[in-house]
Amino acid sequence: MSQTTSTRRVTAADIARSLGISRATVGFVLNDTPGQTISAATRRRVLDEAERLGYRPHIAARALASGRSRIVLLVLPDWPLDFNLRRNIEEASLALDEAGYALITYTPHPTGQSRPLWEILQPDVVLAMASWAPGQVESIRAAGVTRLIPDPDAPMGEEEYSEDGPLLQVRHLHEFGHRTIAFAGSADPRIADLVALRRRRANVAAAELGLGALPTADLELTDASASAAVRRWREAGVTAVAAYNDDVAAAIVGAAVRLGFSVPADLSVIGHDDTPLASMFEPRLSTINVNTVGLGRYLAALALSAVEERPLPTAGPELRVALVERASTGPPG
Amino acid sequence: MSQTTSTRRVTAADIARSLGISRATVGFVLNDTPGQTISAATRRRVLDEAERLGYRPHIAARALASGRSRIVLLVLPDWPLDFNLRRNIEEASLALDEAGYALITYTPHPTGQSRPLWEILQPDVVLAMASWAPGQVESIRAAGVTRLIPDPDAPMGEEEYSEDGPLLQVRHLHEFGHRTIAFAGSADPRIADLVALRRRRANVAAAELGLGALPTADLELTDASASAAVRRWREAGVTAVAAYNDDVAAAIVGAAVRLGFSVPADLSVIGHDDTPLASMFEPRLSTINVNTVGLGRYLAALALSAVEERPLPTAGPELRVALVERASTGPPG
DNA sequence: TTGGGTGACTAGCGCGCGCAAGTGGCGCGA
DNA sequence: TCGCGCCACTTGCGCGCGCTAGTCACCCAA
Repeated sequence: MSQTTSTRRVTAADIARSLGISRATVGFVLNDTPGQTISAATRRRVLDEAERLGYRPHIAARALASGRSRIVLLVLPDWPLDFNLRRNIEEASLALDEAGYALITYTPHPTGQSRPLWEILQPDVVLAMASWAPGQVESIRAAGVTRLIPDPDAPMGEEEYSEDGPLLQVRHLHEFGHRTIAFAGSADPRIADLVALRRRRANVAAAELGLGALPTADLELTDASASAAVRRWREAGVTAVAAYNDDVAAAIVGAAVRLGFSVPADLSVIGHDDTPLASMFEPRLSTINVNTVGLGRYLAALALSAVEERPLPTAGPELRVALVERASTGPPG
Repeated sequence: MSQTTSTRRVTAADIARSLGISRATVGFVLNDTPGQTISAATRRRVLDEAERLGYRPHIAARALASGRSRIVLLVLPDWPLDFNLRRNIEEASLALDEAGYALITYTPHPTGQSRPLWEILQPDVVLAMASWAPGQVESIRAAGVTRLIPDPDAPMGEEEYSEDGPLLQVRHLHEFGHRTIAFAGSADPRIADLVALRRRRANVAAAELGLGALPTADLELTDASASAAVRRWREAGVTAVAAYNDDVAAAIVGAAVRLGFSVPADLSVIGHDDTPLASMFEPRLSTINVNTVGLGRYLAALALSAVEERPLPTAGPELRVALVERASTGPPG
């Protein structure tokens, strides 16, 4: 319990001095340096003394000497993280920690002028959840980071996580007998990429089912914007809407109800993400649940394989997507 | 990709060599070191050459040399961040960046065994949004961080951010004529503290208005849990509910509607946080908007005052709270 | 006895940078 | 003419650590 020093931190040199051995030996013990033979007795003494003095390696010094920061930066998208995802990030963090790496999450803001974290932390790896935003790859590489996941040079990295939600949405509505289905995106520029991707996937499903290109609108999350879209779609004979996410779906449902339409009889609406809140309101929103079980460990394994000699993780991410059928979708009429 | 040599980073020494001057001069220019006089011509040449070579300071080396990491760690609570808050964190990040500091946000997970980020990053300051969790202060100090905000040694830090939302909720319901008002908390253990605080504040308002202690329930976010609470409250003559947040409020509204009650005629419900989604569904949720304008800059100023010789920021956080009256509250009957 | 091999260490450099202390030249007042 | 102060730099140390290149004692085969 003796709080030896309140000013100077304990260094490896302190351990060496106190034990009367050289700094190198201490380093070898503490790092389990391969190719070095240290007697069991000395090893024990070093470990015990480190414990006794409360030694903590100075990561800045370590980073400087080794050239590796042992930091893994996870770039998060700008939208709210769902519950599962958060749990899985935690798992990734744990797995990496066991390997001596720290996981730091970061949400770049396009509006912010501040220097991105990859410039400051000089992480060994930068991970992204989905694909890279334009310009990001260049910025990260300019900061000296060579390991990016997913690999931006790999052909068609886009389908890394395959975004099958929109497929399920459209098929679900089609099974109910809907033939004129609209896709509702978000006008939020920050998520334009993902909106576009989901729209594309929805159109893939539409084509498979013999429907034409889906009518589309990018909504603001306001009643006015949603009302306008609903009115327009109804006039065009649309009976069902696949929404980019639950927020957009909620806007449409609310607007439809306030316009006097019945959901789902007049208009079926299906969301995406399975937000808790969306399951509570009346009508309870049909949606797509994204099961992220295992994603965390998978991410960690990916990062480690990039930075050490570990093999690539065998299984793909368990990013299974499932339909959650509730009350906001049904047959037309 | 075999550019082992070409990958070497540009250092201050490279600039010096290329310009035929000493490394110290380069450092003085790049850091605007006070007390050093550098001719305008040299300054320009250094700056230009740094730009030309694409020089980026190696923060690990800087941290090692200066003894300061120039990292500010913001400890975030475990609950989802609302939109405004996120924007303000971004603002704080910007303000700190201008002063040469990096803001890193971190959510410690009680379950996680991984080493907390303050041990790894050795930040100059650790900020918390609310109060410190038990054990956190010791852990942070053990990691060698001396500057904590809010100061854990200051008496009664609890009312740092004064939580006036519940007051507005109860007063609003009271004005409509409600006299038997319930408080709906959340059973989520991670937010037990904040739930308790808001309940306490709601009861303060109730007492002021001459109401007795509010009936209370801590809900799971499930229909069963919400239905049970609504049924119980209705039997007890409750006509209005102040909810911990919009999620809980949504659960109650949904359950009430499905039980055949009319909102707000049979049961008024008011949420807290002004979640976008809550304003979309029908009935549109009355709620409390937390205006965090200025919070970000305030946090940044706090951090800077702790770490440099700047004076403490003058104004308190502009954590103004406002009633958002929509369709889920009204007179009883 | 010699020589090579090996186990158990030590000496010390270099990572990139901040910064204290020093150095030389030049203008200026006495 | 000398001396002094000031400007515009340079020299060089040290931050804590990883790691290469030794050193040295000891053992065993020849």
